[in-house]
Amino acid sequence: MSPRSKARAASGRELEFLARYRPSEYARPSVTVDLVVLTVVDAELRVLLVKRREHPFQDHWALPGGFVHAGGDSSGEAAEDLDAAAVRELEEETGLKGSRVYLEQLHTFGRVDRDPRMRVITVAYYALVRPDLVPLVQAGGDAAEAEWLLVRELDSVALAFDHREIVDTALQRIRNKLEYSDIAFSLVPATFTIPELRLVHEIVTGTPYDPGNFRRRFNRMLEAGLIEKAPGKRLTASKPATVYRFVRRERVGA
Amino acid sequence: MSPRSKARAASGRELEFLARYRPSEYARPSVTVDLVVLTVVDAELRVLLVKRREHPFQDHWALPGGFVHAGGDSSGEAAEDLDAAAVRELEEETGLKGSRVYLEQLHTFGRVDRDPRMRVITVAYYALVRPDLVPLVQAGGDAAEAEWLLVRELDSVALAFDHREIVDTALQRIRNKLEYSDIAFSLVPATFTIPELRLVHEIVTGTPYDPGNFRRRFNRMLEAGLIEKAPGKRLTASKPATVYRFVRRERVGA
DNA sequence: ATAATAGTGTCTATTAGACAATATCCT
DNA sequence: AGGATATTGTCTAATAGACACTATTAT
Repeated sequence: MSPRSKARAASGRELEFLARYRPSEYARPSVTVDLVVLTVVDAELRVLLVKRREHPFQDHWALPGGFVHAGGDSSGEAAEDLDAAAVRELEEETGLKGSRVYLEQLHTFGRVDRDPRMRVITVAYYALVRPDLVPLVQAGGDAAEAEWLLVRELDSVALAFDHREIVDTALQRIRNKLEYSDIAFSLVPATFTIPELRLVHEIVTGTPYDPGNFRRRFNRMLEAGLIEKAPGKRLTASKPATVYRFVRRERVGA
Repeated sequence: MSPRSKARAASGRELEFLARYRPSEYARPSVTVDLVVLTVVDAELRVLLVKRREHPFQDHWALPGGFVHAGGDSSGEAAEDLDAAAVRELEEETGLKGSRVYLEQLHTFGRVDRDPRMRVITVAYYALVRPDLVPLVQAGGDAAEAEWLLVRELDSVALAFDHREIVDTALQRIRNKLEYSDIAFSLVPATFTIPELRLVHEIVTGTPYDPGNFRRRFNRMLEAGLIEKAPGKRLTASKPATVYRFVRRERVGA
């Protein structure tokens, strides 16, 4: 990532210009952030959805999300960056601290008729939540009914707006990224075994992995120092696997 | 890509609701699209920039771009999708038909202070232009001065807003994507030789490629049917290379 | 002892990379 | 003929995948 360029100090003539400036005559669309919050619990890939109470799409499942605070309006909310808006919505709708999940901008969706009320452009993010944090999710929840639906069964559910398309885009992204990045560690508890990690891969991609070969791939990360052994054992019906711990965690932005 | 879900027909009660609906009290940010238009000419990676005539950042180089038409305003412009806005801006600022270049959404930038006038969120796209189309670029140009600057020399140029960050993000993306996709064919004329294609890779990534090994990689695509031999030869001081042609071209969206 | 799963080893095929050797074309 | 570059070939190392084998734990 390149460092963000700092805001410039305005010069004399420029300040003069800015004082006279009036916003354009173009109508401005509303801008929202929507979140595809994913987790793997009980060997199932799940996505967090909220039931809409109002039209349009009343009683449909929808992605959690909300307006980006643009600042300078009657709501009294300060302006916020997109990433900040995503983190705020995540915390408001799930109670999860942004620092505890993997959060990344996904894609921006702006089809003209995606919202029948008005022009809404949404910046979609996806979040990966470790299963051990899932029980905390109720807490901060909005009044709205929220539920982890099985991604596998999404075909039989009508999602609001273009949210199905957004979910599909997120799935593509994580399935792809699973193979060359370390996002899998964001879908597993703080400590984990290799078979557990393998299971996450299998569930997300929907294909089985050879245990031996998977282990070898994993070992290369171990040697690279991304992972270290951790104390503890699993309760199991047979030989328990070694427990590991990922060294770094968390992230925001792209 | 998943097919876009069609707009739903609204039901009776929903229509009633929509009729009563009033947009939210939140201030709406302006939304723009900005384009990172790249090409390779004379063995140099270049980006198309326009010189700003007005404050802020007067006389600075900036990415071509403009407002997304949201519809329903006094400008009389119809609402348009994001991709459509990108294509329109491309055509307005360069004269290039969207169907003739590779165009893909890059990332959305929304730092609060990225524009000192007001809150502006920009959806950035990048475009790859074949060198044989570059001479056509003047044509549709705006009044603004436009120029292909060398990416290599961008450090000595102060770009407007956060446009440097956007360019850097685009460069990262294409350097990465060059290795596993076929975007290189969008930076080369309709017919090309393997050494020409190799040169594009070398210029974009900044590293030399072994001719023999590169050829082998290329041959796999040939066998996959992505490429076919084409008639014609190059004028050269030594043995001329075989000329090929890419089978498909163009694209819009992500 | 046995079942079950963790963990190791082996073999093959594919691919990237370094580098040498040959072929073909221009002047 | 000579120079230059295209094109082919060879060798090595790294990696993925299929699959057999051994080790360790719970019951």
